[in-house]
Amino acid sequence: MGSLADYIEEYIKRLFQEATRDVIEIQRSQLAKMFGCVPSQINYVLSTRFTVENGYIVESRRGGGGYIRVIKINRRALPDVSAMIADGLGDALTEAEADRMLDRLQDLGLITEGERLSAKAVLSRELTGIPRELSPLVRARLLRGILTLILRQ
Amino acid sequence: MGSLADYIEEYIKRLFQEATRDVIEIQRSQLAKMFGCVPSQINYVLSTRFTVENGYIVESRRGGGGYIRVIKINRRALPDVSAMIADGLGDALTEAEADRMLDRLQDLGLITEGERLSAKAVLSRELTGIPRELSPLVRARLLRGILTLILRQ
DNA sequence: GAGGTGAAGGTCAAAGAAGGTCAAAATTTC
DNA sequence: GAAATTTTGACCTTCTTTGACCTTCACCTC
Repeated sequence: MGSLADYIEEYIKRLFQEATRDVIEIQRSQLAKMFGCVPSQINYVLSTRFTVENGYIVESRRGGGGYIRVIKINRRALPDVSAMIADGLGDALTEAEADRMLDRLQDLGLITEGERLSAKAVLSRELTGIPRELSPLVRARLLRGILTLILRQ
Repeated sequence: MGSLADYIEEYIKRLFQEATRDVIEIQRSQLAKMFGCVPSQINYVLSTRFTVENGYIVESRRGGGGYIRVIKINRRALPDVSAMIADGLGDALTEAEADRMLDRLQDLGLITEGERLSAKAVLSRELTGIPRELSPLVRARLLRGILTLILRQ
């Protein structure tokens, strides 16, 4: 603990404590000036500390009146099981593997039959036209995205 | 939120709230004076915020007694639009395009803020580690999949 | 009714104001 | 001392603001 990035992180987190909602807004250049660093340092902090994995979403707008908005997302609902599945799902999947995974989730009662079929439909639709060698990669991403959406509730 | 354009947008939207019909009329030069800006600023706001995509139509007439009329498009017609959007979403998307699309869908009331944020979270998470040149492609597929799931209900 | 006049609104491009990206350099950690 | 993390800076993209110049329209005069 002690790097500039750490201090900036702390500062932003303090802003959340003072805020009434789980949203804060900053101005990159102003914050940079405040910490006496280059603006891109702020991006560094945001991209290493305020990631989705850490429970944050960052939005921004350029131009006059631009801003950076950091949103804290509430993930209390994400059961460990689903997180495990989503994490352990890997970076590439064959169609058969995807099917097996969906079947297993349905067996476990984590998704309904309708959800399983929707997932399959989306997978098949969004994979058409994707080069063969990329399919497993895109399939894995898609499936993980689908599961995240279904299991989040 | 903070640019002049944002305030003018807000003002116009407030006019709609106060109006009994989904039509309001303004005078460009008078509005410009009210906000202390050049008249063309009003055109800028209209052409960036009150587009057909965002659910508005703008009509105007020049000359003496001229006016600008902004019409809010009826929402009942929108369910098909959502399918259209999902279909017409194309094969490649930049992050900004994806964001804009999600914003628009939220504005139209087709997705909730929570859904929009989930979608963003999924997109951001599933795109990490994807080679740069593939991102737009994978992003388009992911977003279409996500929207299909969200909108089918 | 032709033509002028002033009162709208329209267009477009340049200047200004943010924020983004990427890779090299510096520093810290192991 | 190698690997990981942090810091910096050069260069890029996007959005906003402004101003000069253009077009259209109602109305008036002859």
